[in-house]
Amino acid sequence: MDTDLQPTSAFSISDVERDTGLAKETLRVWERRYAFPQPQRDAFGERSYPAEQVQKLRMVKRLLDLGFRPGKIMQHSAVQLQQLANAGSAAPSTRAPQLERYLALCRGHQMAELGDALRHALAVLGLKAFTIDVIAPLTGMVGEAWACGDLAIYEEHLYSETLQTVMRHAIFSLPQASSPSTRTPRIVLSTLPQERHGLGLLMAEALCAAAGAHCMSLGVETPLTDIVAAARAQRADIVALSFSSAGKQRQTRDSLQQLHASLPPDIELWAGGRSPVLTRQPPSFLHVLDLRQVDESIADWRRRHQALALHTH
Amino acid sequence: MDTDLQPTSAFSISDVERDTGLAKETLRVWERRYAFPQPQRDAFGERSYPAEQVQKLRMVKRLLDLGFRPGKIMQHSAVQLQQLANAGSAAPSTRAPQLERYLALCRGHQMAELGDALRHALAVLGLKAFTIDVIAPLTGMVGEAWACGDLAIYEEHLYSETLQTVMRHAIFSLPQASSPSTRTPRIVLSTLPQERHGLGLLMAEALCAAAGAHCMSLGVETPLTDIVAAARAQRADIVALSFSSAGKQRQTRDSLQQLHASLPPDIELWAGGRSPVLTRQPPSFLHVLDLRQVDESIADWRRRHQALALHTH
DNA sequence: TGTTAAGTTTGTCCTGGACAAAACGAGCCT
DNA sequence: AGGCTCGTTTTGTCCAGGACAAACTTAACA
Repeated sequence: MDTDLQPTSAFSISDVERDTGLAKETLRVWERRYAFPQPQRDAFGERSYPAEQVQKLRMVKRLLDLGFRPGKIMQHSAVQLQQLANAGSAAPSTRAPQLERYLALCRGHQMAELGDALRHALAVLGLKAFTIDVIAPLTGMVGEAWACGDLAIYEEHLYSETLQTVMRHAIFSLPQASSPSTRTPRIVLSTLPQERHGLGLLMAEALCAAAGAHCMSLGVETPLTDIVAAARAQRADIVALSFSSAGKQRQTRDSLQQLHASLPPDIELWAGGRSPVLTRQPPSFLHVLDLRQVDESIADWRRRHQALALHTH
Repeated sequence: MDTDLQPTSAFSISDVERDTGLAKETLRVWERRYAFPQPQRDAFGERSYPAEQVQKLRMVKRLLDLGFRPGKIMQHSAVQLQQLANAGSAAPSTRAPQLERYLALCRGHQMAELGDALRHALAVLGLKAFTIDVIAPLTGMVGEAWACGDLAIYEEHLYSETLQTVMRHAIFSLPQASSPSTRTPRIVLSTLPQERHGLGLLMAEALCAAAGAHCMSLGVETPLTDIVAAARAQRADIVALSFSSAGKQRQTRDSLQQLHASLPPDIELWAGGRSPVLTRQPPSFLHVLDLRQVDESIADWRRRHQALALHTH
């Protein structure tokens, strides 16, 4: 009765750019080179992408982020792409059943229940283990499910909102042994201008704050000059950046180089997340961290700087 | 010694698109038509925008959102644009001194103090008055200060982060008289795909939640089909959308029309915020709300539906 | 005074060409 | 074999200039 008109609806090139993150120019040049996507034309000759093609584009994007190249995969069917994506990731059965339960709550839109379950896990595990063993893998699973079309965008949005509530609350209510101004090190967190994903940042903030550092998060997409300005104004000891899979390598490398050059030399540059730049050949000045190492790295920073402070005394 | 190279640094057209929100194609066509901006060319003939031009573009964007037209203002100098912008807004002296104090904390990067001050105000005023009389005008002032170049982007980011912590915490810890599943009405909140500002959404959520509604926020930029899917899956009574100043009118109107057509007829469509679409001639099916009216509108919804429930009994 | 019609402004789309950075792969040296 | 350099191919982004519909403004008219 109320079967909506959406399934057959078509998307403009702007819509597709927004929904997939692929630039208009890229979409056009792909069409020219690979004969995919092949949108229809509307009454006025403008591209009109059917929903299936948009879905396939999402999967292509996902595979590109995983390291595949356009020329190799563009011709494959949606099903084949699906298999490629699955081949790279662990089979559901091998994953923690607890995490599957959370994912099931997402699928069932039971966000209140999900929030409660997560808060329960947080209370049992503590913020550090909760972040590393629950939130990080769960967020990965949600992203994967979304890319496969297993999870609607709005379900991912709901997950993100629920998680933000839990995480921000946890960070805020951390017991603060000493006054905020004496906590060390002072860490400014953000993402580079290209990076819009904020959950990784939130995880990093949680771990840093749990380790007793003084965190100042700038949120996502802070221009380089502003990261530098913030680090200076806040007298930061460390600038920590979060990366998700995507992002042009060249620009990222340049940005890091420029940051390193612009920051006072005594401010360290830390980075975490999934980016080819971090794994391939990270610049020497960059401290690349796994979430698990945050704790230890902060302790190490304190050791180094305590020694220094004693020396100068 | 560490005077950085930024002040004289130049931005690529992609950088400018990201920083100003103006599409690459718009920037190029403006250059062609109005002789502004007039970027230099780098070694390889590509546009290279000096920082001053980017700043002026930000102010132009701001004025466009206020209803000015490109052809009229593009030729003015940055100073003249500044005056135009100031003319439209209240002079600082006429504004509440308390809000000025918060803004001063932003300028001084004293985010911990700002957070404490806001939490204090929240406790004194209650969530409703706090949102309407403090957060809404303060957020407007921060946006204005940013557009004028009075506030750095990172200072706005810090404000946004601090505010999110305060607001999400407040929303989460609202006393819940009845069980979540029996609270009414059920409201799905989001913004249209073009709209990336989330603070307005958070304010709306706060007011709805304070009025005892069951809020499910999808965050920003949810595709239309997903808003519809979410509203159905959540058995929502109301879909509430938040708008900030910007956004193409045409697309907004179309989106609203499409939403109205796709949603089951018993789900109401509410909208709030600053958008020409809402003030000019809102579609008949759209309930346009000021923040102050949220409370009353929800009460009204309850009256209408209580009557209905009695009837059907 | 209010409403319709003609004119102007403005954002977005199009095509097709170009090129540098990244990724790949062949050959060479240790 | 493993690590290195150096051509070759792939790929994303930029450019120019033309076109047009929607939004806005102004003029005409009841």
